[in-house]
Amino acid sequence: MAKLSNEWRNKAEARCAERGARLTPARLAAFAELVASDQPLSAYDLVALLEKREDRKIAPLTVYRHLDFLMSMDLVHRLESKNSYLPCAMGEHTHDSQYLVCSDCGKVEELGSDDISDLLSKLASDRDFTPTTSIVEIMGHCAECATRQTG
Amino acid sequence: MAKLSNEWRNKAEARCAERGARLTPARLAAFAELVASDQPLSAYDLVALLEKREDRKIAPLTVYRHLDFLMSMDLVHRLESKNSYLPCAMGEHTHDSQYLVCSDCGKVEELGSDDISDLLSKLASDRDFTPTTSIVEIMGHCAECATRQTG
DNA sequence: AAAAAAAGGTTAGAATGTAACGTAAGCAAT
DNA sequence: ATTGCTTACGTTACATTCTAACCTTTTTTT
Repeated sequence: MAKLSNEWRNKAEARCAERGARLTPARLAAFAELVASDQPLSAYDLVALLEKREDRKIAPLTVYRHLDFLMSMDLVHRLESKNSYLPCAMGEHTHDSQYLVCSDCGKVEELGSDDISDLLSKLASDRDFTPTTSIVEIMGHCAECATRQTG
Repeated sequence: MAKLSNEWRNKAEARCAERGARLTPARLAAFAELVASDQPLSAYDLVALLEKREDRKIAPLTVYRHLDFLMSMDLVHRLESKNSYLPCAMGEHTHDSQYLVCSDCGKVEELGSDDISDLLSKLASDRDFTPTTSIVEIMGHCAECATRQTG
């Protein structure tokens, strides 16, 4: 399995324990791979990494199920604009999926802004809408890439 | 071509004219089909509708190009969470893609909130991030579906 | 009319995601 | 421990979504 710090492992185990869900070795391995990557991974990226790591064939569906599980635990978010997946970088409490996505280098930064969440909740309830989940993705240029271009 | 009110037609023509882009019959037909639908359409839904309407085969790529064009004109938005497309319901000025999406009936409502846009811009610039576009999608239950379930 | 640019058509294939069904592993209550 | 239930995993095949490469047609510009 990919190297996984105790911090990440504890977070995953605690989250699953408190929800009475089973963090199986296969699920943990998928999570570890996502944590080890410095970029969001597509489902098929993850298949390839796991196959290489475990030296055996793994069906995409298997990985999709692990991803679905990890997302249901709010341990992993799906980046809709890139069809890819990444571990949730925020602390203990769960939260909405909110990201800055650099169109140049692909780097992703999580926001975790309660201001956004609160505003979205308010706007939804203004329209008699009961929100369950939400996604916020801001595309653009990160500081490094913007600097590199303008000189 | 699907029925298209003068209001929608004028909006499309004006937007393209002010940007020096060509609103060809095929592009307008795709737009009309999206406007005529009461639901977001997948690209292949749109292919099927256009094929039926025009009684000929249309390649998916053709439709994707029309969609890309219409999105570049900010006449159509892509609903990332559903891999589907819908006409922008807002007025003259362009704006970010912000939607309430009912998980039960699939109905979609556009927000067009400047408060959200302003907040996202602020949070981005706080992190030295230069935004170009953004998407906000709130999943949940619309008033009708929530009422139906709770009685 | 000739050249350049934009749009559209055709074929094929890549990337992403799911259905259907069976097997194996963990858990509960005798 | 054994039976029965639920959950997780595996396998095959397929469905959906999107794009590359290349060429033809149409439109615009000169």
